Amino acid sequence: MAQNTAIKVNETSRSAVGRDGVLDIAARLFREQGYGSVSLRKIAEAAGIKAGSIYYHFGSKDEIVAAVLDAGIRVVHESMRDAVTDLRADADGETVLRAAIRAHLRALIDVSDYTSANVRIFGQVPQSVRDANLPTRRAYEAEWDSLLSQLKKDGTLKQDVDIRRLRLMLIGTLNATLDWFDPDRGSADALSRTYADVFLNGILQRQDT
Amino acid sequence: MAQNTAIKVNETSRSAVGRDGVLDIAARLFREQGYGSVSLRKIAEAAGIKAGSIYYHFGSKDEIVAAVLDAGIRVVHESMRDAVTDLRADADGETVLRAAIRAHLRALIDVSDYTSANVRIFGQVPQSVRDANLPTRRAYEAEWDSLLSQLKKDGTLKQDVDIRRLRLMLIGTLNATLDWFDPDRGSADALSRTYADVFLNGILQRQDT
DNA sequence: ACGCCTAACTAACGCCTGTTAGGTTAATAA
DNA sequence: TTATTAACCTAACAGGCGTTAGTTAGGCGT
Repeated sequence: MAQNTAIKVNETSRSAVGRDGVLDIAARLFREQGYGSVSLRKIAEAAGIKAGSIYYHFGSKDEIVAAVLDAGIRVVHESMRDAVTDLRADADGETVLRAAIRAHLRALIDVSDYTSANVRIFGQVPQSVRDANLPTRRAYEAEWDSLLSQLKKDGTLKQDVDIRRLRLMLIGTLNATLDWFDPDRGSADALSRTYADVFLNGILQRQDT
Repeated sequence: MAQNTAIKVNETSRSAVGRDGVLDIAARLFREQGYGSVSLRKIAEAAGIKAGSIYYHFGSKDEIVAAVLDAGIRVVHESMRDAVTDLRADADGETVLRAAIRAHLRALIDVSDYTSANVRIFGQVPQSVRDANLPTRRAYEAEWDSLLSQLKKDGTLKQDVDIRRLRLMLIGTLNATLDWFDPDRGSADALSRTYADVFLNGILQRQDT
């Protein structure tokens, strides 16, 4: 979804997929099939090159998957931050939280193979690769904690919520969507609205109305 | 956690781990390390036998993992059903839902390597193994749908909730706990209370009190 | 004492994996 | 025209995988 359209040749050879092309394909395969069943030969075949050629662009399989994981977090992080900062300055707390939820879910479902691949395979990759991805993750988590703390301070949220727990619960819920979501049965935006409704107001029928 | 204590020999030979022993160890390793990095040789070594010997008890690796997956759902299903039926007959809807949530989380965290292994590796196993596990899962899902429908009918829940979506969101949230939960930082029961509070009442500060 | 059965063992098989070294092509720069 | 270089290919490697076949050891019922 990134090449094939416009000015084909201006870099070097005629049909070079290049480092970014390999990475795009790796991310897609990881998202679709998980980590364990995607070999370098599968990636190479999907990219139209031979397995050994991948080592021109990357030093190891770990390096590929680490690059995919990092890009996945960066995309959703930017997406979420932009969604919040794009709001009018006088937007209320509820609106801010809804925007953040929607942005995360969009990145996961509609936008990025990198983000969905990250969520899907993070628990399957070697420990060293997970560790390498941690700083990027922590930065994104800090963004959420900062947002939630703000909402707590300004009185939007209940005063007894544990920020860390709430963040883990929120992101956990959003990410779990990947296990069952079917684009044919609904949109990411509609789902994000449901999520926000439940998180903000709960599912209990209320007496007072 | 099942042998090693009492009357050692009463079946056949001296140190037989047996089919159940192999299964217990497989479940534990799958929970700890995921599917891809647990080989038959690893399972065998942990069980104190040789890889080939596993084929006395199982016809294939798929058969092992399928048995683990099925047992995982059965355990959490029974756990959840029992928790609900053990309540007093006049328990209100909120109490019922809280009990179900607690039971699911307990099975996941405190009780069963089988259940946690299921959640952890389901997305990593071959399609055929996933398919074999589906009927068992559907039965558990139906139990939840039945419970939630009841709560909706009796007015405990809002009338506009989509049962299927709510169930997917709930179980997704609970299962996602496995990715980050640390028993040293809190108990499953305390966490289940937080979950129930958020799902039932939401996190928004309310004006009316 | 006998043979049976359970539960293991040994040794090997073909396959797939990540990885490496060295060779080839084609476009660009001098 | 020649040299350079980016991007790929070919062929092979050692190691791990699931799986199989044949064998062995010990407790049990008869």
